[in-house]
Amino acid sequence: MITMTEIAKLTGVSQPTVSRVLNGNQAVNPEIRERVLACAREHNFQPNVIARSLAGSRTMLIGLVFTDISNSFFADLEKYLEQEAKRNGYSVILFNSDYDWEREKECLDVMRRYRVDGLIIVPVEENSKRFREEMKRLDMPAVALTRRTKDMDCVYVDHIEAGRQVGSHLGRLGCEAYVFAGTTRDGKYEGFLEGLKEADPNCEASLTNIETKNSEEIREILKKHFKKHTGKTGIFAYNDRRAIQIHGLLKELGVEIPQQASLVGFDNTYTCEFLYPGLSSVSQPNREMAEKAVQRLIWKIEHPEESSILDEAMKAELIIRGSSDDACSMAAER
Amino acid sequence: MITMTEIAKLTGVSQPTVSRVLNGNQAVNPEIRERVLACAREHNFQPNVIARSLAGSRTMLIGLVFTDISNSFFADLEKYLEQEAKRNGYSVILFNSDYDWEREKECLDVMRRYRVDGLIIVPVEENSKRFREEMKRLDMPAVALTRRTKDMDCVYVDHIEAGRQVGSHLGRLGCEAYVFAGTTRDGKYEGFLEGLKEADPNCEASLTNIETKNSEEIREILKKHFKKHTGKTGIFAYNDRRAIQIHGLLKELGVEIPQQASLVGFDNTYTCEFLYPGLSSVSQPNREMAEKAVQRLIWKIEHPEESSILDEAMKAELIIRGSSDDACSMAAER
DNA sequence: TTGTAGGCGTTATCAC
DNA sequence: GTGATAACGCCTACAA
Repeated sequence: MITMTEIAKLTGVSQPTVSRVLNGNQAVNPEIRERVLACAREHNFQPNVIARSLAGSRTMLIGLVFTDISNSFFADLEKYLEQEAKRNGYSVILFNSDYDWEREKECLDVMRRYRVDGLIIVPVEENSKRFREEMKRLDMPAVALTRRTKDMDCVYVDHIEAGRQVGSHLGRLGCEAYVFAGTTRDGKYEGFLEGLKEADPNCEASLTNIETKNSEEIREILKKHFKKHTGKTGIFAYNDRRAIQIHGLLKELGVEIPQQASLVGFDNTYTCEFLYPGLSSVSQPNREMAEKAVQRLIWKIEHPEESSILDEAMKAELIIRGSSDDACSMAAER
Repeated sequence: MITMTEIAKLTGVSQPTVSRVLNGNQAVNPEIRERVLACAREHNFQPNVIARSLAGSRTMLIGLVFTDISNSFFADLEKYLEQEAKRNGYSVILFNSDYDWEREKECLDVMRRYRVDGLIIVPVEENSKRFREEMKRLDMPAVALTRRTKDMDCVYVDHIEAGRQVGSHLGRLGCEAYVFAGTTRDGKYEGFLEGLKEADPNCEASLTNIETKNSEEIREILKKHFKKHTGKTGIFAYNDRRAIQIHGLLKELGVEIPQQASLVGFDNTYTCEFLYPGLSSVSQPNREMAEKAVQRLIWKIEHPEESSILDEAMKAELIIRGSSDDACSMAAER
């Protein structure tokens, strides 16, 4: 691969002059300019960003640490992150922590080694002391994505608000019981409960939680549940994956959706509209989140004096489909 | 971030000595060794791989060019690629071409700029002349993933063989008609046809192709189809996404799966087992493909003299679930 | 066993 | 306008 020095020799000028031409910084004699450009084109010159990074102080690299990119929600985010980074001249280097704190720490070390200019991370444990300390030690611009953090910039959707929307939606459907599938330590649950209470004050007694991911176990729980409850049950799953799983199990058990069970998921993945009845789900503004995160990060990179902390809570939107809407599913029946 | 030179000053030795200690290459005086290591630990020294790359000739970077990482099949692959790369001390830098040749070319240029040691790519157009020329110009170790290429290493699943499995499976079900949903220019179709013919010699007359991705259009086609055909129809969709879409549409139209329509997808994504009835699908050995690709690439990186061309056709496996198996779905009914 | 010297391909800061 | 020259942080001889 040809270097500036080589181009300099070929065109009979000095290497810094080649640099000036290729970077278009300062004025250069038009003739020389043309000669150099021609030579560069001819040999498909590509600046060595490694050398440039060493000399200058920026690598134009943004580190990305995901918990698990094979989750399509994150994969979708990655795409937008990369797009927005590229639009600003940055490239991304990617790692998966696999929901493992030790691995996440390793990832951060590798980031340091590559001297990335900044970091976008989906933290494994966003509020632990050790994570905060690690970020402080990191000492580079960083944005937490998808999670709310205290001492660092973060861009996320407001899970409480989103959960509330689902709660108030299901609460108004006239259910006799409710099920939440997922971890109750999430804001989704908190908000869900709030929304539910507003719409249906004495809901809490009839609210069941399903923690397990295991199909057999979920099937058993649902089976028992629908033996006991003959009226409508409102079900909120903490992500689409779980919701789809439950969708299938309900079908298998012969439970009518949405008449007997009204189901809502989270993430609004493409499968939602392909299921029958369509799966209601909470849609997160992925593109906007990604763009906001990258823009904020780049701002911090380019303005090291900026010390404010961003806490950007974006609003999710509940998309109602047949799985939780009688009118909707009846329309589809026709 | 502390450098070797700084550690050298702090410990009163020369920088190369620090390098020797930290890289564990040569024998160093144990006392010095300890002093240096202690200092490095204390300051959380992280070697500047940028500088190392400039000095040595390797960047320990593997470039990844995907068509679209938001496709969960690729996202899954990425995860394994990154894992295997990390296991060998490499990191990955990731780009999406978005199925656009021009963008793919841009990605390759960025790769050059970063002087990545090698490249794993899902080519947009693996057999075009311009792609081959581009790869030749690239002049670095590269492996095509998921696609069969002629002049460069490739690791992929044999689509023809996979399609044949599906064809022979559906062909033996005693269908009166068949549908293929997807592009017929794929080996999947070719193999499907072969397998079908073997099992059901006069199938071709009753084989319909659905090219469109549009739900409304597919619904209309299916509606008409099942008005005409009352016996069983075998449907093969070229990926799970399309299969799931059809699954939902069949449900909506009240077509019984698998009695009236036996459905098979491709990729065996997690949704397959969550649907009801479970979706039969072709499972690709993602982890093995990823590992093979990375291992081959690293071999080429470390053995530049190696000039052979790898053509690794891996075998896919048809996973039969309720959507195409009466026994299976009847068992589930119970 | 350890230190010195040169170089990797840039950028940045000087003089000229 | 242009060309020396010194970084950047590390590695690899080579010399002591």
